[in-house]
Parts: sequence; structure tokens; C-alpha cells
Amino acid sequence: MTTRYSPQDIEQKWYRHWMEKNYFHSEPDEREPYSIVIPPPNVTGVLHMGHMLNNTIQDIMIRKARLEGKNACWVPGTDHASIATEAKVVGMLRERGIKKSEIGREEFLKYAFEWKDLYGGIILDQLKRLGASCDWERTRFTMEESMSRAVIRVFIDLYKKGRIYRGKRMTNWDCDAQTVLSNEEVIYSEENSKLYYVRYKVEGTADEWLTIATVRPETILGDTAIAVHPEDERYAHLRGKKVIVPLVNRLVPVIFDEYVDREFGTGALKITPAHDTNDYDIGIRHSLEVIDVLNDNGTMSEAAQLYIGEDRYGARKKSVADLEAGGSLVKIEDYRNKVGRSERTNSIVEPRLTLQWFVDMKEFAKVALHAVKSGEVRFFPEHFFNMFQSWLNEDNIRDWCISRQLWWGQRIPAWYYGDDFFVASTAEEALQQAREKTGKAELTLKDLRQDEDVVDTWFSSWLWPISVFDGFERQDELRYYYPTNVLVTGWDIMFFWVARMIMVGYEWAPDLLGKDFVDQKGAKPFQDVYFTGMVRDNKRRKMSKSLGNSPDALALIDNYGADGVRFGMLSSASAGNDIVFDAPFDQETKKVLNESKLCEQGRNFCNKMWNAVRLVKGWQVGEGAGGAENKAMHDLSIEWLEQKFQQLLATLEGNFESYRLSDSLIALYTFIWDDFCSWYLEMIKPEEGMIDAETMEETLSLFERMMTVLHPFMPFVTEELWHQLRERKDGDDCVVSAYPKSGAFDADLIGQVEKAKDLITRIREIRSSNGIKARDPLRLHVEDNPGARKMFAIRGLKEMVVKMAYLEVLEFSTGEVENTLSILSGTEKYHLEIPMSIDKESERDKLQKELEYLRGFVASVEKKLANERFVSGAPADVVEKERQKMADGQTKIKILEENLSNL
RNA sequence: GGGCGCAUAGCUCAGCUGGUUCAGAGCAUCUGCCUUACAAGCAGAGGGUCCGCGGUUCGAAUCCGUGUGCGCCCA
Repeated sequence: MTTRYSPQDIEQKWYRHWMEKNYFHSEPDEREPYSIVIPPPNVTGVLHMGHMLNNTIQDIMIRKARLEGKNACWVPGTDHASIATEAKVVGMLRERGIKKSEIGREEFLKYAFEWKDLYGGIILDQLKRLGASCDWERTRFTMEESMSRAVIRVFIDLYKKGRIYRGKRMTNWDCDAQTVLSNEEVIYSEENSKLYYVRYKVEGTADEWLTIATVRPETILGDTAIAVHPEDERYAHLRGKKVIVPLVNRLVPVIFDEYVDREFGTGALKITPAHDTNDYDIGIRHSLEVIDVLNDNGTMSEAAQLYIGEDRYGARKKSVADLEAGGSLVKIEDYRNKVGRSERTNSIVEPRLTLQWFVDMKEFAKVALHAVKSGEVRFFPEHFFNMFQSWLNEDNIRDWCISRQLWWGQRIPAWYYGDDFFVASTAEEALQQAREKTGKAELTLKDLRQDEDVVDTWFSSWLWPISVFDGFERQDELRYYYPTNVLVTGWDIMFFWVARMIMVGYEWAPDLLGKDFVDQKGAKPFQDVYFTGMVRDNKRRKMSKSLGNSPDALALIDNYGADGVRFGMLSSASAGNDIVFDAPFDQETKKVLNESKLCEQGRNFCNKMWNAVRLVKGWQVGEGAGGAENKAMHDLSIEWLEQKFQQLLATLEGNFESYRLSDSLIALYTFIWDDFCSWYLEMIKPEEGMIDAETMEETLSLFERMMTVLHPFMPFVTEELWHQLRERKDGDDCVVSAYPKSGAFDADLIGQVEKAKDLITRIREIRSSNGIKARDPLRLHVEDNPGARKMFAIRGLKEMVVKMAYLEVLEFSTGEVENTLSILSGTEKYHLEIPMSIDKESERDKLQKELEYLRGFVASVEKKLANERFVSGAPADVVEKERQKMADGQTKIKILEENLSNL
């Protein structure tokens, strides 16, 4: 073995081995299932920090379950990401000189699938580098045939139930992509704009004007009212009056509505129902006309009357010029406002009325809310329920616009004939319906026209926990794996994904699986939801490709190994909290360096364990090596570490229950590095390299159990060391080893050894501060008292202290020993001989300080105990603890006082 | 404007049901060590008015109120 651990070859080797052994594959059997469905990344995606965090957590949960003997199944896959993928494919075609509009739908989809086959699997391969133990045979894709069938089935089902409808709605329109965007696909940010003050003449007056302020003067062409606040005295006299819209000379009413903010601009608001969400609502309240002045592509429509065919920005310039020329422009101010842009095309989003398909969310929201409120689905951390609730409550819930003006996706199963439409799974069925409805038997397929749009990608994803098991078509697998155990996802998609999956579970699981099943196991798609935080840079910005503030995930793996990166990601990620990733920023190149102190710590940890194996494997096993004294010390060391290991297992169990994975990893790190390497191995380390067989065996046994327990967090290094430790038979791999059962532990023994460790540390401290070499033997005298007697009665403990503190002599004494430094450890008193004269002055100072602190401490405890309300009010064990503290404190004070007077 | 969250060591964060084994970890800093596993290491050390103010309590980093600063979500 080399002196340094190098992850590169080792990680590839073991991943290949695991795959060859097919360890990650799951088939239903009689074992308890443990299932997770991956939040499917976009096919267009590449691995970023968020994925690494998220998938590391899933891998930990699934590997732990596997080690515990459960039938672990982690289903991977990707979603088709309508908008993003279509944009990529259009880009690819453009490079080849092909226009989307020229080739038609079918041809386009061929190219899209071609693109997907080429690039769509990249992120999944990257997950393998991270060590993700997905069941790759089960890899799914949301545009697969059976998953698409499920989408259509659910669409039709909901339509029949009256929960999908078609309607005109104010939607976010992307003029470049010419599609509706969901709210979540629009990014709002502050931008510099202008506020134009425009005056409208009041009808029937010679020179009375009403001035409004707007950032979008081109929409004046669509104005159908001016609104003011009903209590605004400035405008009270205008009740019942009309004003003339400039440029188009349209006569529109002055209306009174409380929505208007009197403080903003002039307190008068132009109302353009076709192009503003709030205006639309006001328009409905006041029965206003809706004039849509924009075409799909962002140019002015015929209804605008002016600038027809001109794009919206050109129209803005011209309208401003014309307003000025006509004397309607009062002034222009600089202004900062929030502007919404398309996440995909960066085009400014236009609020626009369009005919769309909607899912009625009222009932769904209630069900999802109840599922979490009742505890059937548990959130970790819990406080995310607040956000969940505020989104799903009756006042805030909005119907879900599911149509997208794209080709890449499941086409909406609706066929039009004139003003009628027919929702059906096939054109033939739709034709049948059309014939019945119209009474025209002569209708043919050619008379029908299918909706051009596709459904939102999330309409595929919300079926994921069921559809990955083909649950809408056959239930054998669903019956076994459903409900899944945990969903691990970012809180940013709580609404478009988590909530909707819950809705689907409750809506369809009872039909698919039957009442008995649901009564027993629940309809929910998952038991727990673990929300991960966002990975942010040191300025607290979300790491993203567009900001360029994210280190390259794969480069990090190259630098530190997957285990190192997993450690780094996780050690700073407590549940739900955002993590600030520590990648440094190069001021000169303005680029994030692919470096990380946290990952370095993980890499160092691997190296530490690697070297521990080197040490252990370097020992020769010899009969009776070291004699009886060593044997006693070894036995104690083993016993102590075994007890601590049990304690560790109990801690881990508790942490896992509540998804405190970061705490678990830190606990393991501390145990392995400190307890095992720094203490245990040093305790048993033989002088001459010969060790007795029993100690060797115990050490190997402990080591391999540690590897199993650490395996979920750091799978590669543990597998490698598992094999370095012993010769293994085929199939005897760490990844499928047995997770140790936790049991009781002897807290008293642990406590006694901790006391001994404290004594050793104090001796080392004295060495360090007095410049005594670590290996200069010293003489230690223990003052005889029952506590010390008890401690040193433990077989092997004295030998252990002698060895770890490099003592020449350790013996009981009754009185003071000349020229010694006194040590107070626990409530025991020791005298350490040192090979130089003692600086009594500084020693006195030190003792004095310690004494002061202790007296203060004891005084506070005494005060507490003197308080009747504490003694009677506090729990008995707390009071008892305080009494013990006081007694110990008093003993210590006595010892310190003695020491002082003896100086 | 409505809501959620955060504020603890120089930095990044733990601290789950209030009780000096609770003021902690890692990194960074300082001192001494190439001690036969590991310098990607070993042995030690220093460092905090737990954001301010008020309250509840026998007792508050922890609970409540309030102020300030920051982040996010919704409008």
C-alpha cells in the first residue's frame, strides 16, 4: 500500500464491480422494501452542486437500507423538460440550417429524440461518478411511451371528472418562445426603466386633463378605463365622467376602485385588461372591454390600430414620440421596477390573455394540505409546512395552467371540430364522440384538428412515484414499492412537484391499489420529505451556471475523490438549511476555483483511514506477544472501544430517524479519527510490531464494522479498505455487508476511560508548556483516595496511562511529593515529577485562577440548591445532578487549596 | 404590503424536550514535533456580552415580545 490514498482508480474499479454484481438492482421479494424515486433531473442538465447534495443524501439513505437487509430500490431517470429541451433542439437545427417551422411536428420530434439519445444521459453517467447506487435497469424517462400513456390517461380522467377545463386566462407569455410560461418559469428582477406621465383629456371639458403614470406606454392603445381610488378627493369630481385615450381617441370611463394606490404616480391608473393581471381583475369587476393589442410574437396587433406589425419596443418608442407630438406626454422619470423575464429565453414576459387548459386545484390543494397536516406525510424540517400551507390555502391556491405552446411533450388529447372539442385518448375515439355530438355520421378524421399544444412537463413529473413502476398499467410492482420511503428534494420545488405528487397519490392510488391497500399503507406517494437547502456561494447567491459562481462538480470529484466531495457537501448541510459552499474565487480570472476546504477535509479523512489500515496490516501476529500486562491493556482498549461503538450506533440511529445526516457523519468522523486512530490504535500499538491474535482479530472486526457504518456516506473508500483488511470471498463486499445491530453500552466504563484520557491530556499539556519532550519518561504519583482506587482497579488502565503518557512510574502516594506539579483531573489529585525546577509564581497564579472559577461555580450551584422553588420545582434527576456538581466542586476546591498551601 | 427563515469563535456552521459533562465542531491562527501508519500528519494552546432591549422562569444561546441587520417566498 502506498503512503497516500488515491481515489481515482479505486472509485472507478469499485463502481464497475458493484455494477457487475448487480447489487443495485431490485426485484420485489419477501423482504421489507425501501424505495426512493429520484427527482428526475432535466435531460438537458449537467451535474451541479445541488444535484450532488441531493443525490448524496438519497444514496446514503438507500445504501443504509441495503446494509440493513432491506430490499433497497432507487429509481433513476430524467424528465423531458419541454421548454429547455425544445430550445436546445431548435438551436441544434439552426446550426444545421433547418427551421422548426419548415420541417413540421413529426420530423421535429425525430430530431428531439435524436438529441435526447445523444446528450440526455450525461447527467446520469455523472451520478455514477458520485457513487449513486441507483437501479439503472429501471431508468425511466418522462417521454417514454408508457409514461406518456399515463399522462394522457390522467388528463382524460381529470377532464371527465370536470377538473380540467379550458379557459381564457391571464398568463405569462414568452414572445420569443411563443409559449405560455408558468409563474415559476418567470424570473423577476429590478431593472432600470422609465416612468412616462401621460395626460388624458376629460370629455366635455376645454382643458381638463387626467394624468397617469406608466412604464409601458405602448399598451395605452389597449386602455379601456382610468381608475382612481374612491376616497381620493383629487378625483372625486370625475365620477361618471369619461376621458379620451390619446393616440386612438377612444372614450373610456373613469372608474373607482380600491385597488388603486393613491401614493403611486399621480394616483390615477390606466387600465389595460388585456395586458396586466391586476387590470384584468379590475376589468372583470367593472365589466370593461378587453382589447388585445399584441400578437403572439410580440408585435402590435390589428386591434392596436397603430404601429401594426411593429414589435413592442419599436411601438413604445413611436408611441412616446407621438404622445409628445400630440402634447399628451407630461414628463419622463427614471424608474426602477421589477421586470419578469423568461427563465429560458430571457425575453420580457407579457401578461396576456390566452385560451389554455387548466387543472382545477381547489380540491387537490385541500387533500395535499391535509396529508401533511395530519402527519401522513412528514416534512423534514417541519417548518417547511408553513410555506406549504401558505401556498395551498384557499386564498392563495391558483388553478394550474398545463398547456404549453411547444411540440416536445405529450400532445393535449383534444380534437376540435368547429367550436366543439372532444377529449379522448385517440383520434378515432374523438371522431366517434364528434359524430355522436353533431349527429354527422359522415365526419372523418380529416375533419378534426388536434390541439397543437403539449402539456406542462410537471404534468408528467407529478405522476412519477406511480408511473416509474408503470403503476397506471399494472400494479404488481407498485404494490410492493409504494408508498416510497422518502423524497429528497430542494424546497424550491415544493409546490410544483412535492405538493402535486401528493395530490396524485391520493387521487389515484386508491383506484389503482384498492381500498384495503390504502387503508393499510396509505395513499401517499412517500412517507417522508427531506428538503435540502440550496447550495450558495459566499455571497449567499444560489449557485448556478448562469452566474458562473459554481465550481465544476466533476472537477471537484477529480480533485478530492467522490468520497471527499460527498463528505464536504454533507458535513456542512444540516437538514433544510442552505449551505454556503467554500469554493474560493479567483479575483484575476473572475472564476470559481474547483477547490474546497470542506472537500479537502473529506479527502484527508480517506487518507487517515487508509493509513490506519496500513498500520494494522503491518503488524505480525505472534503467540502471546507482549505478555500479560499488555494483554490486560489491550483487553481494556477493546472493551472501551466496543462500548463507545455501541454508543455511536445509538447516536447514529437517533440521527437517522430525524434525517440528521450531517450530525451522523461528524459523529462517525470523530469516532474514527479520534477514538479509533488517535486513542485506540495508539493504546494497542505494539513496540516491536508483534501483536497477539485476539487483539488483531478484534481490531480487524471493529475496523470492518466501522467501514460498514461509514459506507453509506463514503462508499468507495470503505469498500476499498474492506478488501484491504482481509482476504474476501467472491461476493463478500462492504456494499452488501451487514449493518451492526446496536445494543446497550457500559457508560460507567466509558466514563472511567474518559477520566484516564483527561489525565493523559493534562500530562501532555504539562510536557508541551514546559518543553519536555514527548518521549522523556516521567514519574506520576496518584494521591490515594477511593475514586482513584476505583479507577485504577480497572484491569489494564494503569498500563494504558503509563503507555499513553510515557510514564516511567505510576504509583499511589499518601502525601505531597517534592518538586512536583499537581494535577487535578476529575476529583483526583496527581503529582507529576518534572526534570526542572518549578516556577512557583506562575503555578500559584494558575491555581489561583482555577480556584476562583471553581468557587464562583460552586457558589452558583449552592445558590440554586438553596432556592426552595428549584429544589421542589425541578425534576429530581436535575436536582441530584446539581448536588453531585456541588460535591465534586467542593472536593476540587479542597484539593486546589491544599496544592496552593503546599507550594 | 403579507408571510417564512436567519443572526453563536476571524470564517462556515452544530447546539433536537429551557438545567455549566452546554458555550461546541471543522477550517484559519499560535507553540512544539519529520515520534517506524498518516506533514493530506502528531501533541498542545488561544479565541465568544450566543445581534440590541424588555419579559416569562428558581434558571434563558434555547421560550415570548420588540428593535436592528440579512436572506427568501408570495403579491
